[in-house]
Amino acid sequence: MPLNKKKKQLLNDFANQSDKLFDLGIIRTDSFTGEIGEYVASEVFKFRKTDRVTRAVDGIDTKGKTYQVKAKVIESDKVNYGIGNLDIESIDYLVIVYFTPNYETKRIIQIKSTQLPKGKVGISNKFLNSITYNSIDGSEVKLPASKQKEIKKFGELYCLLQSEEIIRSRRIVGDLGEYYASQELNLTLNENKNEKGVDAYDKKGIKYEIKTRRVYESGRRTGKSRRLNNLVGKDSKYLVVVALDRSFRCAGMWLIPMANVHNPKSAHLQIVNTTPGTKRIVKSRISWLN
DNA sequence: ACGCCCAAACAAGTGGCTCT
DNA sequence: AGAGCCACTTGTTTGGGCGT
Repeated sequence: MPLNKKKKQLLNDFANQSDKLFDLGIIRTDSFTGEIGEYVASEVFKFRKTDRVTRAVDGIDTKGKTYQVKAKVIESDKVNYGIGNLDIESIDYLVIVYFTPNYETKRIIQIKSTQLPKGKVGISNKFLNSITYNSIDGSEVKLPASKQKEIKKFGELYCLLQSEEIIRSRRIVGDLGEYYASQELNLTLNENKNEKGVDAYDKKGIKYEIKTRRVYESGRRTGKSRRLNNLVGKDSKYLVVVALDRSFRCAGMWLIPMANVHNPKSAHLQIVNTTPGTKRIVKSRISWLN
């Protein structure tokens, strides 16, 4: 069953709404949670966001204090959050923004970097009880009304994508690619989302790995070099590459024998043009991909 | 014995660097 | 331009440990 009209409309709305957040300067990439978290923190702590690629420091406030911001969507009140490789020497504060699934701010925690252990940081109630920190309830967070409204709308659309069963997790691109591939190739999606290297099976039990990229022009990316990383050691027989357009519609699909992929560690997306044995499943609407 | 906490593993993605 | 690395990010599941 292909996507019905309602679901297509929902994907359109989601694409439009994410572009709106982009135009408003709330997000700069498609890491929605992290970007919205940085935005909320920048309003709360009145800091200026650093450039997209700046290491460790996400914001600098008027007094020159530096912030690292983490954001997490939670359904319960659990604060648990493991953070590895935190560079506490480079920052004054660690800020964690907890969101509800529709991006209402639930709680914000601000910890002085001097309270943090070196290396890995495990945020938990136990840890928080052992230090002094600042906790802000979501109800105290005031954003400009216009932006608050658009974030809320975005969050509601995100939740609808899940409740309408268009996506199974909060990974939109990967989930949709698996969905399209299962439709086109008559595959059964792997229930076990954690099994390494296998996303789906066909009727004969042959294994497929599905990789998806959303390919379209926007200011979100600096280069057009796109990769399919970490295919090494995956024992699927076939690699399915799915391209999505801006509206998350399928804009190309290829079936590639995994054994023919030359650079499985870090393959360029263009392998769909050059790899021997590649079968085109859905005609590409992207000029540089065939 | 069970549930909660929590760390680790696994997954998916962007993009930088060097060499050819 | 592409191969082969790497660093760094967010997000989800799992299974061990521990207290009630």
